[in-house]
Amino acid sequence: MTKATRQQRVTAADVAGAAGVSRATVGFVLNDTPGQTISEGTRRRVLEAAVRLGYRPHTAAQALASGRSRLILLVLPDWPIEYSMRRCLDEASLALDRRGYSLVTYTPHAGGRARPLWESLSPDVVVGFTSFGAEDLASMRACGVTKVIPAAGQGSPFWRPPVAGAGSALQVEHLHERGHRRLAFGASDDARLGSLVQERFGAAQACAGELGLPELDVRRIGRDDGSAAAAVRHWHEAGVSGVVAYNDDIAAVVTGAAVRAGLSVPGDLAVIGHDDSPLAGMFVPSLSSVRVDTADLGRYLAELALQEAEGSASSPAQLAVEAEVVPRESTRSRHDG
Amino acid sequence: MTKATRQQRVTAADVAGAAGVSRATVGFVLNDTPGQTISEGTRRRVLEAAVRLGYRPHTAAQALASGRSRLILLVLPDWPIEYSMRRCLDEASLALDRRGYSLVTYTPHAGGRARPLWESLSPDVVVGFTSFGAEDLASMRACGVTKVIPAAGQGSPFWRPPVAGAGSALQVEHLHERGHRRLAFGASDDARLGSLVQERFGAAQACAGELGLPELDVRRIGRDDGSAAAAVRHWHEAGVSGVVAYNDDIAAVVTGAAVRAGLSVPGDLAVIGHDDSPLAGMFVPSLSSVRVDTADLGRYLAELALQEAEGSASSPAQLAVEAEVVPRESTRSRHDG
DNA sequence: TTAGGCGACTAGCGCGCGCAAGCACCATCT
DNA sequence: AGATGGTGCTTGCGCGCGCTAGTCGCCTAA
Repeated sequence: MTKATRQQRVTAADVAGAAGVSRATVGFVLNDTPGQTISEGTRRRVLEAAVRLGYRPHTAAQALASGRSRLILLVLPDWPIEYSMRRCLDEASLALDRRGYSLVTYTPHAGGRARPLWESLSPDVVVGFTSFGAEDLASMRACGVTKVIPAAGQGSPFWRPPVAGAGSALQVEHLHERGHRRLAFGASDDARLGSLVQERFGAAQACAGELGLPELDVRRIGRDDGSAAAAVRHWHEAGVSGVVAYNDDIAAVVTGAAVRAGLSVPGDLAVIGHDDSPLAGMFVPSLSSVRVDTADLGRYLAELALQEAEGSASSPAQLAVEAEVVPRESTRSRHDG
Repeated sequence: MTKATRQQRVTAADVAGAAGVSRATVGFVLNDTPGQTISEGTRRRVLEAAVRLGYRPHTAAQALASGRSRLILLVLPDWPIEYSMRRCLDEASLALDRRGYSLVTYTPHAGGRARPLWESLSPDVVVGFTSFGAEDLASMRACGVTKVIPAAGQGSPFWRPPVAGAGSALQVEHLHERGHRRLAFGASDDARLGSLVQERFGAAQACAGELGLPELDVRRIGRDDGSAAAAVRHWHEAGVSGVVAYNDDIAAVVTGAAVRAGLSVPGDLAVIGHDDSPLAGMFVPSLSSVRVDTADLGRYLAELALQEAEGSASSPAQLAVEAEVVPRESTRSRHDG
């Protein structure tokens, strides 16, 4: 039983043997190592042998030798953003893959005491949607992860304008176009969302200011605590006719409360959500919303991570977020189709 | 500049130096290597030094030397199951972590041509929620992944009873209790869900049979193609008074169509969903649903993966799925509170 | 003719760790 | 006294790969 038969894994040495060259040459060819000149004939023989044997470099060995795992760990928040982020993650994976990196997503559980994934993966870069706590940062440092986004003490790049606020201005404009002048903002009561809610509210407020509208009346809306009913009553009495919701969930809760209170949506109160989740189309009345093209965000994310990973001259990646209103029943005016 | 100062990473050699023992001893102590006897004093010195220096084993080196990455890759389908699976994943992570494994989740994109994650992670086991295609299996074999669940040619263990159908029987029972005799099943038109829909429908059908009810009238429901309106009309004419929906989304679409058709829910048509998603509570009328405790499923999953990883005698892990009806407005009867 | 340069490759070290083999030491048995 | 067997450790190989420091032959210029 020869060595080649006994072991199952095809190594670079096997390829070298098959191509009649040394192991180093195989490495040079497959990695296109700069500063190494390889004759066309040899290169072809090596590539052909690699394909024929089905050679796959052993990632652990590569990581050990090179000191880089070519892994990017994306830490997602523990609230469900999955749906709206799907495109974003796909796009980011693709962009990273083209540069030889893989994206791994990770959703730590608040109470869960499992070892964080960066300890078992040794990613080159850890990217967080939210800022990291001191404990997490210490844990990363301890296991050799030095490249972190956002860096210690910095805010997440995803919650800064225009990323976070792009769609909120559209919500306000949309209601303004439909003739609504007194607007309110339905915020989430989820503490974990603090900054994102703030960002969206800020953008909406700013837009209202530009349009010459009065300040938005903000209320925090919980899921089943009656806060929505109270807010709706309050708004109705205050003459508010249009509600900008932080997201589609809040829009649904507000709309539901209004309907239960005997108000007509959009007749007495128009409501617009954010993210264009499936819920928006299913609700009765269907909810107007804002669709954000998160593919851009994905590419931006990848660019950011790559800059960190390769330490390249940081041309501050530009991000153009495309967003558009998806009008539905909840903001329909009388003269609409 | 000493060596210890120059390099940032703390290695087992550093710990050995600090504890005054050889590197091998450090390994034996930290791994509790069976067949090695270490004196209590030495063991304490090593552990103390490891903690003091903040030693973390280099996972790539461990993987290379041991031939095992201690990584379990869970391949999720590309439809949004995130919400209902969150608990499941948490529980699975925890259970695996206790045994020294890490769970990585991966959602391949249908069109995306990024390198699959098993190639860059070399996981010990790949677990799929759905069966794998021949291409995927070949790719896994090529990069040394031999342990796959479900194995080639086998169906997923998650879509078999009682996992998949546990809640569906409860839906039928619930409607039966409320006096409904002619029931229908609202299936999803998403082809990717084929088997799961089948499983749930089968369980519902079986339960109906046991209760002496006629066969369920199945209709596929799309999201905005009018199929829901058609189904509702058809059901109403056929005298159906209760609808078992594949999940809460379908329940919402059916309920919405009924309301728009001027029917009263639950007066003219009672509807019950499945999964108890947030949507169920927000909808108007709120949707009765079935909450499944996916934590059990998570532990089962972990057990399955561990058996595969360690090749232990496979005592076929038992799975008890706990499910309960969450009654809401969409199935409320007159005499209910 | 010979030094020198260059293209095309190879030898081999080191990454950090698991683990087999070996070795010194001491207590017990013959 | 020497043989035996265990305890408690060390030496050192090998995992597969990246990459530095060469080697070797050939071609050109002095």
